[in-house]
Amino acid sequence: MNFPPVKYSSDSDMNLVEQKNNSQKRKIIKHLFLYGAMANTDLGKFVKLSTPKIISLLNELKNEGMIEELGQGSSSGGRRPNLYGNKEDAFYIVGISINIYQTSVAIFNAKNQKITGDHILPLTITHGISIIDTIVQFTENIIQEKQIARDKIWGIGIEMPGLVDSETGINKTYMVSKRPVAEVFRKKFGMEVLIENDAKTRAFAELRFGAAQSKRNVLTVHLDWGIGLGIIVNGKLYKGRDGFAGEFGHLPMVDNGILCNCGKTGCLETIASGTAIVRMAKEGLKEKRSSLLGQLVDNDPEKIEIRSVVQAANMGDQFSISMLANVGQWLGKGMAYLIQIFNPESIILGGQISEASQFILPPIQQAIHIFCNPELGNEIEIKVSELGSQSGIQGVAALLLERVLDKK
Amino acid sequence: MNFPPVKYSSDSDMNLVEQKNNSQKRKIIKHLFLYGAMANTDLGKFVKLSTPKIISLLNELKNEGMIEELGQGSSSGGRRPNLYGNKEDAFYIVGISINIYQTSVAIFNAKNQKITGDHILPLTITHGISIIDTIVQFTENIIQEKQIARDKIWGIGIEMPGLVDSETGINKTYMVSKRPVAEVFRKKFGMEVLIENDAKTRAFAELRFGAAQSKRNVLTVHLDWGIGLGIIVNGKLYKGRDGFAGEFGHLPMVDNGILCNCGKTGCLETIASGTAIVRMAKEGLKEKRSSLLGQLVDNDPEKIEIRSVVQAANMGDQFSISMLANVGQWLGKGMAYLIQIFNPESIILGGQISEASQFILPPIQQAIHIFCNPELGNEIEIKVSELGSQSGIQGVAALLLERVLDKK
DNA sequence: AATACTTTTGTTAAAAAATTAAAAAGATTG
DNA sequence: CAATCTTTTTAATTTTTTAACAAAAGTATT
Repeated sequence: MNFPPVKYSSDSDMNLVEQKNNSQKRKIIKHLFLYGAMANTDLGKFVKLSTPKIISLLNELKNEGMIEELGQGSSSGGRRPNLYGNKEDAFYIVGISINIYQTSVAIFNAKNQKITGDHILPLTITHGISIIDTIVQFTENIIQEKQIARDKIWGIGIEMPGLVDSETGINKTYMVSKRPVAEVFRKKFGMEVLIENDAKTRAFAELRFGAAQSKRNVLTVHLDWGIGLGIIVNGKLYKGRDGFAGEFGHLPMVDNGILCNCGKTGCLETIASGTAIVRMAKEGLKEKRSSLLGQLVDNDPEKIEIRSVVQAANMGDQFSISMLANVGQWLGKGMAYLIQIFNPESIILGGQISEASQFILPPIQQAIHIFCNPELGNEIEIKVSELGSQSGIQGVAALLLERVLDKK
Repeated sequence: MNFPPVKYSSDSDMNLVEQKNNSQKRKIIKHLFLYGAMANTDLGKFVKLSTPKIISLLNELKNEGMIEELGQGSSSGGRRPNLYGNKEDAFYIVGISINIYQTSVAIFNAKNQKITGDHILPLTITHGISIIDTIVQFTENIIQEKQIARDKIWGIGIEMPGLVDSETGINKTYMVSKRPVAEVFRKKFGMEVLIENDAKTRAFAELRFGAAQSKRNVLTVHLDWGIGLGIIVNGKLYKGRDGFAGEFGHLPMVDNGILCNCGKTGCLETIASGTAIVRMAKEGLKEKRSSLLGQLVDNDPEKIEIRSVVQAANMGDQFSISMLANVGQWLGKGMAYLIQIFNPESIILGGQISEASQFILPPIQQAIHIFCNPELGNEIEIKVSELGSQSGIQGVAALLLERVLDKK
C-alpha cells in the first residue's frame, strides 16, 4: 500500500527538469513551513536560482494551492518585497507523543501552527501493542472533530521511549509485536507513519525550533524517568546504525552497582534518573529522613513522583536537595564523558528533572571541571530547554514532514 | 597573502552559470582523484546533468589540461564508454605526518598516486615551534628533487598529535606559538596549509580508502603512544566545535588512578595506551617479572618500546601477554561506552598496539559483552585497519584536497 | 561464422528552460 | 521632490535538455 499525499515526488522516470523543479518546490515548502513567510530574495539564498525562475516556481505553487501571497515585507529603502507563505490548509501533519504514563496528540497545519490543543490520554505504555487501538481511536476522533480531509494529512509522527529503529519501524523495548509497530499504525491509520525515539525527537525540536537552531554540534539530555541523549552533529540529528545511538543512561558508571532493568548493573540510570530519584526518595521516607517530602505525599511512599521531589526541594527540603545534588554530580561526570567525546557547542537539558535546574546545574558544572579537559569543558554552555514538555510532538511532526519531503 | 593554485573558484561576483560550472568541475576532479578513471555516465550519477552537458564540461577540462581520455572501459553489451581521468601532472599535494618521534613526508599527484616514497625524518615533536624549519627544509628538498613546479602544488596537509583546531590552524598541545602554527607553515612554504589531528586524518583515510569506505557510521581508535578516536557520522568526519572531539584517551576510567599528563587522574590513557604499556613493562622488568622481554632489550628497561612488548608477546612472554590482555579489557570497557553512545556499524583499530590484535581483541570483545547492551554490542564489527602505519599522510593529503576543492 | 538483434554510448539539432541585463515599479530618505 | 535603493517584470540571449539518430560493441540465431 502506497500513500498518495506526497506531492512533488521526483521519480527517476521523470525528466531531469521536472525532477529538479519538484525538488526545489519541496525545498521551498519545507522552508516556509519551518521559517514562515518569506520574500523571493530570501528563498533565493538557499535555492541557488535566478529571480525569474524562483518567481515562476512560486507562481506554480500558488496556482496549485500550496502557497499564497501574504502582502509585503519591510524594506530598508526600496520597493517592498512580496511575501510568500504556505497556505494553512495546504496540508496537515499529526504528532503523537507516547510517554510512560500518558499519550498526547496534536495536529499542525502547513504553517506549523498547532491547530488543536495538546489532547492528553492517560495511558501506561505496554511491552506489547495492546494500546494501539486506543491511541488510533483517540487520534481519529481529533481528526474528525477538526474535519480535516484525510488526503490532506501528509502523515503521522509518533515519538516513544525505547530502542526505536525508525527505518524499519521497530521498537525493541516497548510496543513489540511481530510486524513492525510503525507498519501496524500505518495500516490502521491508512497514512504515512514515522516512529522515533523521544530523546531524538526532542533534540530535533531544539534543532529546528529551540536553542540549537543556529548551532551545528549540540547534545540534548532528556532527564525524565529514564535518561535519554539526543545528538546533533554537523547540523543534523544523528541516529547511528540502527537508530539506537544515545544510550547514555546505560553507561556503566558504578562498580558493583544496582541492577538496572537493562540487565546490567551500575548504569547511570540506576543512580541519576527520575526512577532512581523516586526509589531513593521512597527509601528515605521509610527511614523518616524527610518531613517536608512526607507532608507532600501524605506520608505514603508509594505516592512519590518526580515532581514531588522537585517540589520538596524548592520548598527547602534538605533531603531532596542533597539527593538532587548527588544526581547532578553523576550526571556531570557522564556529561564530562560526552564533552570530551563530542566537543559540543552546548548541552541542553530537558525533561522533568531539568525543572530542578537550580539544584542540579551547580554540581554538574563542578563535576565537569573535575573530570573534563579545561579546553573542552570551560567554555561549554549548559542550559535548560525553553521548549517545554510537549516539544516532542512538535519535533516528531517536523521530522515526519522532512522525511516526507526529503524522500525523492 | 592569498595562494593562487585553486582553480575553478566560485566567487559571488561570478554569474550563476559560471559558479555552477566551476562547482561541477570541482566535483568531477575530486571524484576522479578519489575513485580513478570513469565514464561520463558514471559521473552523471552524482552530478545530475544531461549527457551533452557533462561531455562539454569534460571537454573543457581536457582543454584546460586537467583531465585526459584514457581509452575505453568495458561494456555489458553495447558501445564501450570513453574513460576520463585526472592528468597525473594536473596538480600535486603534499602530505606530512608529524609523530611523537618522527616526521614523514610524501607527495601525491592528481591521480592520488604517491610519487615519492615515504621520506622519514627522525625528529621528536616539541612543545614549541623550533622544529618547523627542519621540517620545511626537509620537505622543500623533496619537492625540488622531484622538480615539481610550485604553482602545481595545490597545498600541504600536515597531521600531528594534540588538540588541533584546523579552522584556526592552532595546536594547543604541541608546536604552540604566538601565531597559529598552520599560518607559520603557510608563510614559510608560501602555499595553502591544512593541519589536522592524527586520529582524525586516519579516520578520514579509512573513510576514503579503507574499511569505512561504504559505511556511514564508523569509529576508528588509534592505539599508539596515546589513544585517539576518529568519528565518522552520517558519512562525514566529525570534529566538534573546536575540532577537539574524540578525546577518548582522557575519559576518567579509574577512581584514584595514576596522574595523567593532561592534569587529571585515572584517564584511560594512563592504563591502556602505549605510554602506559611501556611504563608497566619497565616496572615489570625492574621486578624481574619477565625474562623474554629482558632479553629483547638487553635487560635495560630504558630501551623498552611499544614494539618490544608486542614482540615479546608474540614470542609467548606471559607477562607481556597478560599486560596486553589487561589493556584490552580497559579498552573494551571504553569502547562499550562508545558503542552505546554512537551505535556505529564498526570500529576500526589502528596504531602500533593494534598490531597485537590477537592479544587484545578477545578481552575487548569480552568487555563489550559485559558492559554493552546486546542490541548494540552483539553485531558490531571490530577489526584492525588494513591501511598500514602511513595512512595518516594519505588521509591528510586527501583532506587538504577536499578542503581546497570544497571551499566555494 | 555470418547475420540480425539488442544494448549502451556518443552526437546533433531542435526545443525548452534559465539566466542576464535592462527597464519599470514601488518605497524610503534627506 | 529628487535621489537612492530594492524588488519585480520583461525581453533578449544563452544555456541546457530532449529526443532522435548514429556509432560501436556484445549476444543470439541461423
